[in-house]
Amino acid sequence: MAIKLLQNHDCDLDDEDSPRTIGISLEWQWEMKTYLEQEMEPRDGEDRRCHVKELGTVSLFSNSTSAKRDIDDSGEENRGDLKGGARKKLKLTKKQSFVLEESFKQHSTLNPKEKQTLAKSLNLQPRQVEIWFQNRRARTKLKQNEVDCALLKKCYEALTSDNMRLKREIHQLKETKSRVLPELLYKQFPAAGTCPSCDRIGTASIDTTKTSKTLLVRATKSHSHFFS
DNA sequence: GACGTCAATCAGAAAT
DNA sequence: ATTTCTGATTGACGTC
Repeated sequence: MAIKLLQNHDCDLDDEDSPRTIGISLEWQWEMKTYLEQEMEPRDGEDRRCHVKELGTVSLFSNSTSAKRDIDDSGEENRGDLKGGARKKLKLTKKQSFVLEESFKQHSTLNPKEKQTLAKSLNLQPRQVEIWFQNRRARTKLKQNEVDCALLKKCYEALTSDNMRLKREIHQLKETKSRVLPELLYKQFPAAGTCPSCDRIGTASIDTTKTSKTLLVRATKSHSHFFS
């Protein structure tokens, strides 16, 4: 079956005249997909949406300027089926949706020729293909925004907790410093008495031994560090 | 000015 | 009955 499909559509895949070979090659992909699904999927438990009545092409109606563009595209005015004055909404077939999805994966926008080709291969109005792509782009963007928002929210939460942790750490360090530093200085200048810069500790006279001088120089040099 | 795209919105139909 | 999905409309804006 798969080989048969390939043989049937060989020429379509080589069709250079068709831009990006969207419509027809996707059509055979659809046939393959349908075939594989039939072979692989169990008969029961199908998605209920699959049983939607597939209306196929239901045309548009509108007085908008956009719709007038469509009239130009198709060469004729195409008004929707009316049911007691109510608009009958088009429901794309599974095949149409599949082909549109696949071509959207390739390119999220269509040039006029591609639009025409796709519309023709799907038996839709070019305007309907245009609208489908338009809506698809909008909804893709919306979903992407939701994903981005969720990601940003996670980043924000992580940064907030990090920030709190760092603040706690700073607070603890400050506490430790104010408690321990006087003791450290006193131990460094046991006989030096007063700290040369701030007069905080002791009152004893300076020891002139070499060791004490060295200590004093070292402490003085690093003093700004201690009290920064 | 024609045309294409987008954002906002409406509305029909299916799903829950 | 309400929610969700999705085709369709409208008006604004940018580009050529």
